[in-house]
Amino acid sequence: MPKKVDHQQRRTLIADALMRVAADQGLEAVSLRHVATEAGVSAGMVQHYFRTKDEMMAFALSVVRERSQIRVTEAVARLGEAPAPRLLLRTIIAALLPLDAHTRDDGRVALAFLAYTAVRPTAATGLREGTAQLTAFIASVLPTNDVAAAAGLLALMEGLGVYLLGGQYTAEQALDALDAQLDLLFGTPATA
Amino acid sequence: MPKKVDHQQRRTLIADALMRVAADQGLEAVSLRHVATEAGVSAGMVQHYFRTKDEMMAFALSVVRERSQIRVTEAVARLGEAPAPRLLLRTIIAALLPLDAHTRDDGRVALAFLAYTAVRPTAATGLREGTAQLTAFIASVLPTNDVAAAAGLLALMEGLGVYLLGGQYTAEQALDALDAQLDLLFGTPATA
DNA sequence: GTGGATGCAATGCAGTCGTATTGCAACTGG
DNA sequence: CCAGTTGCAATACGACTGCATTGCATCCAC
Repeated sequence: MPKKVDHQQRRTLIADALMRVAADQGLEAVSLRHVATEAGVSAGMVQHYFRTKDEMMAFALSVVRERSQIRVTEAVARLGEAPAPRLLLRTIIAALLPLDAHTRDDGRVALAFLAYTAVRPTAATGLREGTAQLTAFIASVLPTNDVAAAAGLLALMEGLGVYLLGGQYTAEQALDALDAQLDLLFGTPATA
Repeated sequence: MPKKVDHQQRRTLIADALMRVAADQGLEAVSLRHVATEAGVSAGMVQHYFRTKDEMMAFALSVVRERSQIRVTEAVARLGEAPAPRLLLRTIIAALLPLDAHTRDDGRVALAFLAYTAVRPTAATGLREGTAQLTAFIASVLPTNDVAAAAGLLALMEGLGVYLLGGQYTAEQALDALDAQLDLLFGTPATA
């Protein structure tokens, strides 16, 4: 088994470049050569690690999902043990929203992939799972345990994300809307 | 002034073809020739009515916005005069959601344009206006007149749309979430 | 009629795309 | 030390892209 290179590392290196390109030029600007240039490697190497473009896209998509997963986990961990449900939800959702310039890039990529998968249903199964899990978790934390309310909160988050990216809402407006929603769900005007 | 052809009609004919292509193959599949074939016209004609591809895209985007505007207006008109606020909101939002196969196509195009404009901020000003107007209107109808709550409801709608398109929510789930939200906003469990 | 504007089709061009192929350097197990 | 696997670069290919150009009907104003 000759040559020792970390395949996973190379692949994420390329995926990172892909995300950078997608973040400021859109997914349709993602091409093998473009990504390769952005990554500072040869186009041949990209081909070496991803036999097809779709394979590369799928991997990048999985990285996006993984990253947001990690963001949530870290944000929750920062809360310490047994946080109040309302604060917990607010933290999770705020962690997933594209509120600053850095997370906006990730958000743009995620949005691009959303449109991408809307046309390629097979590639969306992962996203579906993630949403379902999150819905169930949110429902378990809500005082009412209401699944429909949980689905609504999640949808509100997604919509806030979209509007933040589109420039329709400012970060402040989005957080206000989120807090107003939590007020509704928890009944308490501003306990958190 | 020779030759009398309805420019506007030709342009919408082409825009319709564009939307059909975008709806089932994604925006990145939209090319001059592709759209021309779908429209059953020559590529040269497309060029004749849109000097550049971006111009064509911008026009199609305006058509999308116009269509949804019309859908809302019609749905509201069907309610008769002075409808109950809750029913009014439900009707408007339901009219904007991609609930059936037909409106799903429009929704896919809209989503694609969302990602498209996220990278071309200048093309998004129209969308911003529309959102702002809708927010103000919703706030004026809500019992609390709360702008943040209105923004939240709008975001919830957008998120429901996204999840409907992604297959994460069924039409029933989306409507349940919407009704649950209206329950929260209007205090009444199921008066509508 | 006829000059001129217009509607539209056809073709050409330079560039980019994804991918298959080829070649070579580097390294490692025996 | 060397066969063989692997990492990677380079190139070629056909398809496609947006756009510019050209040419030719068609129609209106005069």
